[in-house]
Amino acid sequence: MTDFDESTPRSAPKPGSIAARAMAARGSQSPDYLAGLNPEQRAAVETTEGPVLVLAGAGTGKTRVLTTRIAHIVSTGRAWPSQILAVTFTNKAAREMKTRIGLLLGGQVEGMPWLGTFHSIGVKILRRHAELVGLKSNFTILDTDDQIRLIKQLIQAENLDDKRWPARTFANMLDAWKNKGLEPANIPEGDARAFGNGKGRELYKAYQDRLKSLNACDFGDLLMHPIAIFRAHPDVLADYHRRFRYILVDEYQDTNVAQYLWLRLLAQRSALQTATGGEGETDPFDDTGPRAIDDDPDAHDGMWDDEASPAEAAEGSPPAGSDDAGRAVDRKGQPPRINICCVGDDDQSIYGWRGAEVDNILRFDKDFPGATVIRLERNYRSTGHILGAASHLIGHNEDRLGKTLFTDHPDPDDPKVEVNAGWDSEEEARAIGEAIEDLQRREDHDLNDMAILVRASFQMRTFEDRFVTMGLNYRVIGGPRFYERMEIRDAMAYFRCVCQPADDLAFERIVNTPKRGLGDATIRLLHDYARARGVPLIAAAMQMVETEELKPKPRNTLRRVVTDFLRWSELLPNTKHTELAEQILEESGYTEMWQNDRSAEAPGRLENLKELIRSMEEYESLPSFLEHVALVMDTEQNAEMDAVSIMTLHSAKGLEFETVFLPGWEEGLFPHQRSLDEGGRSGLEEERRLAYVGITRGKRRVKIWFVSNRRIHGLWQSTIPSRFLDELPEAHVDVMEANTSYGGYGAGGFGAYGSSRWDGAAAFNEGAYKTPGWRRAQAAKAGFAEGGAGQPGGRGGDGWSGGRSREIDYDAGASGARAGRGHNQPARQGLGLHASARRGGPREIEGELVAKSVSTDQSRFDAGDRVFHLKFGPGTVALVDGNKLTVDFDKAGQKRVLEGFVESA
DNA sequence: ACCAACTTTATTTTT
DNA sequence: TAAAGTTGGT
Repeated sequence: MTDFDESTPRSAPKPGSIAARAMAARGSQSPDYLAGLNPEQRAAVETTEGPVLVLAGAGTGKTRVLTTRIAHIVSTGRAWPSQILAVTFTNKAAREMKTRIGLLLGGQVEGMPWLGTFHSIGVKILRRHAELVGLKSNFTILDTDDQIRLIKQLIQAENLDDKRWPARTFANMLDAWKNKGLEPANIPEGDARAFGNGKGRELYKAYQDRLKSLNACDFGDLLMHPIAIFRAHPDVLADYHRRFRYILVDEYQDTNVAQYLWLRLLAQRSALQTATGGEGETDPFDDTGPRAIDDDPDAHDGMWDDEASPAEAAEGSPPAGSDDAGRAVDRKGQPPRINICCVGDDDQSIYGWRGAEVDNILRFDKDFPGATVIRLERNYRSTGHILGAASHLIGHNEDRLGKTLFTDHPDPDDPKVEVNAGWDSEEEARAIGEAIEDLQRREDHDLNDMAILVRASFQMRTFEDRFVTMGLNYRVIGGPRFYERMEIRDAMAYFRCVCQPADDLAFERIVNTPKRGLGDATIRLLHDYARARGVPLIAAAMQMVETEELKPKPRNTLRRVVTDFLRWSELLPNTKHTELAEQILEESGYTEMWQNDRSAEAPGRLENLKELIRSMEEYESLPSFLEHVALVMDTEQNAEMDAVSIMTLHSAKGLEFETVFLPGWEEGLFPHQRSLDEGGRSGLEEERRLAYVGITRGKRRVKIWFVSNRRIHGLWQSTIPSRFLDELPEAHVDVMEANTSYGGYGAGGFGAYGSSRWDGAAAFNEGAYKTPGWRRAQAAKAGFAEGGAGQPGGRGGDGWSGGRSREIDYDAGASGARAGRGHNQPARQGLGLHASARRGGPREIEGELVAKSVSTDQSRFDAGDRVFHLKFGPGTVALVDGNKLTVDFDKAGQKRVLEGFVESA
C-alpha cells in the first residue's frame, strides 16, 4: 500500500479555493490522495452523495476509507470541515481519525469541530441547548460511582431495602433503558415492576429529577437529552440539518438504539421510510415527540456563520463545472439529501450485551432507501490461512450480511492456524510462554508484535504468574483505569467542588475524606437542611455552621472545610490551575492522609496524584480539565518497552499483531456459558464473532489453545474443546501434538500423556472408559508414583504503575536457558477430534482444601480409602461430604474433589 | 467511627 | 480461590 504521507501534497489546496475546485473538476485525473485505493475503497470514498453503507471486513482499510472520504469531501469543496459530522465510539478512534485527516489535508484545515465520540458530540450539543431540558449549560457529568451513590440515596428515600435492591443493579437497568432510548414513561411494564417492589418507574423519574436539581446528567443522558431536544424543537434540529452536510459513522455495528435514533434525527427522519426494530408496545421508535421534521431553513438563521459550502461561498458564480456529479448542497429551501455514510462490520459486532443492535447495520438499506452498499473484502492484514480459517468459522453464523475476506498475496509457505491441546491452564501458560521465547529467539520476533487474547480476564492471571517466573516482559491492556482509581476520584471530587460549588455528589464524597469526624449523623443533618432550603450542600453547610443546629465539634470541622473551599474558589481565577490543585490536595490534608498510610499501595497512590497534576499541565484551566476527564477516562500509555500484550478479545478489536495466541477455547469459557444461557443462539453467534475478531487480529500466525482442566471459581473443572474448533476448516489448520515433558515433574506436569491427554479426560467425563485416551490415562497411573504435581513458582512482582495497563519490565535477556523447550509437531489426526458426543457442560472435579460441613449422605468412599485421581494421582480420603471428598494426595497435597472423578485404588 | 470476621459472588467495557 | 461487600463487635 502506498503511504498517504508520500502521496499527499505537502499543502493541500485551500478548501474553496480555485485550486480545490479545479482539482475537483479535473475529472479523469484523480487527486493524489485517491492513489493506492483499491476500486471498492475508492467507490466508498467517491460516493459522497446519498446514504452509503460500507461493510468493511477486518483489515480492509476501514479507517483509511473514512479519513480519505473526509479529505475528499473537503478538498473538492463539497463542505467545510465544520460541516461534517463524524462520530466514533471511542476517544482513541476519534484521535486517530483526527491525526490521519490532519495528515491528508496537510494541516491547512483546522481540526474538525464535529469529529468525536457520540458522547462528546452529545455534550457539545447539550451545552448549547441545556436550558431546553431544564439544565444549565455548565451541567456536570456524573461518573458511575456518583451515579450509584445517588441511586442508593434514592432507594433509601423510597424506604426500600438497599441490599435487596442494590443500586448497582438499578444503575445497570437505567443504562439499558437509556441505551434503548427509553424515557421513564416508555420503559416496559415488566422492567418497571421488576425492581424495588414495582417502583422501577418511580425511581427512574426520581433519578432524573434529582439529576436536574443537581444540574447534572449521566452518560446516557448525553444522548437522551439531545434526542429529546431534537424531537421537541424542530427549529433546533433544522439548524443541525443545515449544518451537517455529511455524516460519517464509524463502527456502525456497535450503535445502540439511542445512538441510532440520534443519528436518524440528524440524518432527517422525514426522508426515512420505516422504523423497525422495536419490540412490543414500548417501541422506542414510535413514542412521543413531533414526528415531522420538515426543514424550515428560513425560520432562523445566523446561528451558524458558515452555512454555505466552500464551493458556494467561493467568489463569483455558482460552482464551475455544474456537471460535477452530485453536488449535494442545494439552495436554501430544499432539504438536502441524506449524505450519511456508515462504516462497520456486522461480523465484528461484539457489544450486544452493552446495548449494541446488530440489527441497525443489518437493516441499513431499509432505514435509508436507495442506499449504496459497498463491501470491502480485500484484506491487507492476514495470511490466506488466517483469512480462510476466520471466514469458515464466521460462516456458521446465520445473522449476517455476508462477506468473504480474501488476500492478494496467498503464500503456501505461510503457517496454518495452529490448534494446540494442553492439560491445564498452567501448562497452557507455560507452553505459550515457551512458544513466545522460541519466536523471539529463532525469528527475532518483537514481543510488541505478539498478543495473548483471552475471553475473560481471570485467564490473564495464569499468564502473568508464568511470565513473572520466566522473566518475560508483558503488558496487560485493559483493567482498572487511571481515572477510576480511588485517589484520583477523590482528588477530582475536590476540584469539582471548587469549580462547581453545587456538585453535591463530589462534596459528599470528600467531606469526610480524609477522616475528619464528620460521620453519617452530621451528613444526614446537613442533607436535611439543604433539602429543606433547596440549596446545594456546600451552601447549606455555609449557612448551617452559623446556626446552633450542629454540635460544636462537627460544626467547627465543617466550618473549616467550607472556608477551605471558599478560599480555593477565590483563588481559582487568578492561580495557575496546577498550583491550585496541589494546594488543594495539600491543604485539605488529602496528601497527608496517604503519606501517613502505611499500606503497600500508598506510595503508588501518591505517585498517581502527582501524575494527575502533571497531566493537568496540558489543559488551560481546572474546569476544562474536568470536562475532559469526564469524557475521556483514558490515558495514553507508554509503548516503549518490548512486551507481549495480554488483553481480552473485546479490547483487541481494531488491533493487529504479527502473532496472536488464543488460549482457552473450551466449552463454557469460549463460548462462554453465560452467553449461551442468556443469549441463546444470538448469544452463541456473538461469541463466534468474538472468535472471528480474535483470529483476524493475527497478521501471520494464529495459535489457538484449549486445555482439559481449568480452575474456575476455585474449583477444578474438566473441560471439553470449544465447538468453534470443529468449525475451523481443516485446510487452513494444523492440529499440533504436544511433545513436551517440561523438564521433569517438578515443573508441574506429571509426565506426558501425548496428544490425547485431553481426549482421555473427555472420555473420562462421559464414562467411556474404554477409549484409547482412557487406556493411556490408566497407563499413566503406573508412572505416576514417580512424578509429582508440584506448583511452579508463585506470584510476584506487584510493582506496576498507574495508567490503564500494568507492565512488568525485566532486563532484556534476563531469561536464561531453561530445560525442556517445547516442540510442536503437526499431529497425524485431522480435525475430527472433537466428536460432538463429547460435548456437555464442564464438570466440577476438584475443589477447595477443607470441607465446611460433613453431611451424612452416603458415598461409595469412606475416610481412609485409597483413591486415584486423573490430575492428582493417588491419595487417601480424609473426609467425605456427600459427593465431595477431601483427599490427601500423595503428591499434590490435600484437595477437595468430586467423587465422580476419583477411582478406587 | 473503625476494624475484623463473615458472606457472597464471581464475562465481556465505553462513555 | 480470592476479591468485594456486609455485619457485628469494640
